[in-house]
Amino acid sequence: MTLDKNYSATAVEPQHYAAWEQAGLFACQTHSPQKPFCIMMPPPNVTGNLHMGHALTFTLQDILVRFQRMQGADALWQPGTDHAGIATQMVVERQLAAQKTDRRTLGREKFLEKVWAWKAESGGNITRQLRRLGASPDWSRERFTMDAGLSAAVTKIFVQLYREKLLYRDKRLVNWDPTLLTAVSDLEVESRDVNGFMWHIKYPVVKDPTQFLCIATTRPETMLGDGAVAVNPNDERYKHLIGEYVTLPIANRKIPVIADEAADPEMGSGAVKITAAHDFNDFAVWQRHRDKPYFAQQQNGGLINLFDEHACLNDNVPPDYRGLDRFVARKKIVAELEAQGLVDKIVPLRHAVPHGDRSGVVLEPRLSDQWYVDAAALAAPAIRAVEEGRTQFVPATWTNTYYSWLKNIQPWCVSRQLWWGHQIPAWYGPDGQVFVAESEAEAMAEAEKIYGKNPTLTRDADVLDTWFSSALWPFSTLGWPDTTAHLARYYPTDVLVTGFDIIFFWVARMMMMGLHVMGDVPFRTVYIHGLIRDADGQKMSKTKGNVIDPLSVIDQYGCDALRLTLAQLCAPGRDIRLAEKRIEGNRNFVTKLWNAARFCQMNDCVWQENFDHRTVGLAINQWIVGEISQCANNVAEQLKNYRFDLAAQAAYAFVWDQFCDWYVEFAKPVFAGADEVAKAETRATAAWTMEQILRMLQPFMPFVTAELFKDFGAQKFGTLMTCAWPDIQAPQGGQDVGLIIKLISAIRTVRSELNVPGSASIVLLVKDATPHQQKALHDYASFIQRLARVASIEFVAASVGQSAQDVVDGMTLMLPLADVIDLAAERTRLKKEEEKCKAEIDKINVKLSNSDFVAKAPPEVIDDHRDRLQENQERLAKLSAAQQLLSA
RNA sequence: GGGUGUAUAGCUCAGCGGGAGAGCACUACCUUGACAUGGUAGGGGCCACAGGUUCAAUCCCUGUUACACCCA
Repeated sequence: MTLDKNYSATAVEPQHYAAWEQAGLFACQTHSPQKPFCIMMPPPNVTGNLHMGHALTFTLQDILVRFQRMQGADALWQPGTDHAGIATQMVVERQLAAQKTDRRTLGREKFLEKVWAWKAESGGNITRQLRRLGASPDWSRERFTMDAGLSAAVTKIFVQLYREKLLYRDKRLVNWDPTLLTAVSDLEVESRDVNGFMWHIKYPVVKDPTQFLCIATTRPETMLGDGAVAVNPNDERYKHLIGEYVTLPIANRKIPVIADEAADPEMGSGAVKITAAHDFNDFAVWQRHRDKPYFAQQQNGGLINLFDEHACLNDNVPPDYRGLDRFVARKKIVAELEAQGLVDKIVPLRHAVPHGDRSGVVLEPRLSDQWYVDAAALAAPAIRAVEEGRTQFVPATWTNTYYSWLKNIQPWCVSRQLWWGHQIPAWYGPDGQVFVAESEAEAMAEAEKIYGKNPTLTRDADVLDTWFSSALWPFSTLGWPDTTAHLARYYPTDVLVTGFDIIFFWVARMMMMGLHVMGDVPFRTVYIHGLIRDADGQKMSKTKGNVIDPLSVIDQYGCDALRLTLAQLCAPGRDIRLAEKRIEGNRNFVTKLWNAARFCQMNDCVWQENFDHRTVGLAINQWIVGEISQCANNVAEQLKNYRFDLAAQAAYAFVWDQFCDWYVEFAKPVFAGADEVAKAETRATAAWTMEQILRMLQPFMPFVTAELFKDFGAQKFGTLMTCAWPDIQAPQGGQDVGLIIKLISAIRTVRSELNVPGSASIVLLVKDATPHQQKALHDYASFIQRLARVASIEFVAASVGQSAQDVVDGMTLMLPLADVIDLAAERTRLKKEEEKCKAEIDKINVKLSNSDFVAKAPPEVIDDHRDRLQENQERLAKLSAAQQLLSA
């Protein structure tokens, strides 16, 4: 049955995908003798939906995996999803809010049931959507970060790190999200520039209240928690006040003036209030001075917490302020200070303010007990591994980003005041002593040594940062802590594909954990791709309304068009501007390929049992075999270098510009001719080439290639996915096809520029052809006649008048067009050609007449220039002769 | 403030120490038995700017400008 005129992606794609999955083609072959190849899929949020960024990253991974399979590797693409603590909990809490309830009313257990229910309901979405993308991971090995096995790994490593003193509980300032009511890590803080003010506030000096020390702050509401005012020890303006006291307005407390380098004389007034419980810098100052008497005698040693968990003022402030929201309090404070005449000035200021990346609210530094990982200790081996090249970044420029973060790393706060996640395996005795253990029973055993029989233990209510569990992903998914065959075979994995936005969050942490727990890097290569943007370079976001939904693109243009587009645009170190036009263009490419196949099919090009591409005799067949051979090697090479753009481009260009534009056109006269031997060989070659094309395109466009493979290889090779990558030994011959293509193009140009109607069949006269060229023109006469619409070809010794002329490889081509020729147009055309030629000659002459060039340039470069000069001079002579003839 | 990257055709981008490329857009012509989601031909570029290295610079180096991103 002949193919339809157009390919119907929507009808075809689901069938193939189901067939692949059912046949188990995605599964790794752990016990095969093949070389293993492993990619860890960055686990998407279990309740998430596929967006264009996913489409990009998973397409690239799928291309690599499919390519590696064809290269004979046993590929494991390990899939799974992430429980995404905060994000998922927020979704469920919103649902509860809609039902006029909340998690605290429900209780932890009931709430977690709700979250699991939501996971069950929506959790399949993302993996279903990945299937629509054609992704081919080993679904039988799908994992979820909260699976029993992975959870056990989390617990085990938590305990291990604790015992190694690489994980500890500490009271420090954390970034507190007052709406989500949890601590977040430094990485989850997004600093945003906002318009604010610098308030300059006068604190009266105690020993002389007519004098004031003026401090500057962007957060006046925190002044109620001041424990001191710091000035720079070298600041002449304030030296006399060091050691004195000022009165804290409103609170009416005496606080000391201290000297500390942290006070920058250039910033604000040069005097800075020290609010140790509410500012990271101030906390550091406090730590330096905490033992001094002037702090010790302060309220709570100078460490005064003002806020409750919602960032409303607590009982440590004057009664009027208690319970107020921080921003309400700010206004009230400023108003009261103004009333007292203590505001020196208010300067508008644009400054960076920390916001929660999930909630978007202003975060508050908050003093609390949290669990920390000693990231600095784990970072050292992670830095070394990259320095020693055991893991390489592609493009290499990301190495610096990785280093810069790891070398300045702070303790990693891993506890979250959430319910959804891995609950921290720590239990507290009646006196608060902590027991970290893999189970309650173990903790109890420990506790009994201290308290005697059956003490009351309370488990830590907090859960771990989601990234703690994702950091273990490369080995926890392979079965760790058990010593599995998978772990032995696939760890370290080969390549991690991800975006740069996640180098800190995930890549670096996987490196730290992998090296510490497994003793080796988690991956040999980290390939970093760009971000997807819209056609104008804007980040895609729901609020901007410029998102392109990959699924609707797939519906509209087919999955293959989307995948090819993403690959084509994926140049190293660059973000991707995705325009729908581009996808449309690649849909057209799919149609083109489809119709090339249709042409083959209509001309009975089917696979031949005895066909041997190495021994084809016809020049066009030798030529196309050589071309596809070169192209397939090139595509493979580019893919090995992660040049998805060049690989896709090369394959695209071959199919369209070589196979469709020339080979198919060459085949037409053969099929129309009477030479049955040539016909048979060309049919077989066309069918074989189609099959090679399908193999080469399979990683990029798995669906349309699979569909076409039904007609071009399935009978012999079964499934395209499991075929080998084209490894083609090219036959000798076919070199003259290049000359013929040039010749045909030249004739077409002349015809077009002189407005010779397509219907006009003309005679081609050729002068100065070498014997070899004559033979080639003779051999290829049928192609030239058909493709250039030439009635006949004659070799002549002298030029003829009334003809359009051009020069190709030293031959003068003449088209006697006495009846149709536009002499003026031809004169203009020749003139233009002549000018181009002259310009070229001039350029080359400038170089060749430079004695330094001749003396110092490599001989082959000089020869090349001389050859080009001669060619152009000959061409110029012939073009000039043609013009004279025309004027004669 | 520190860092990284980018600047090539109208647009989006490759490229490279020695002849400026692709896709899209544009212009003209063409329904020729694979494909109009197509064919043929064509126009269009001080390769951001200023220096330097070199026989030779779009490419390497330095600086400037503009833009983007990351960190503080």
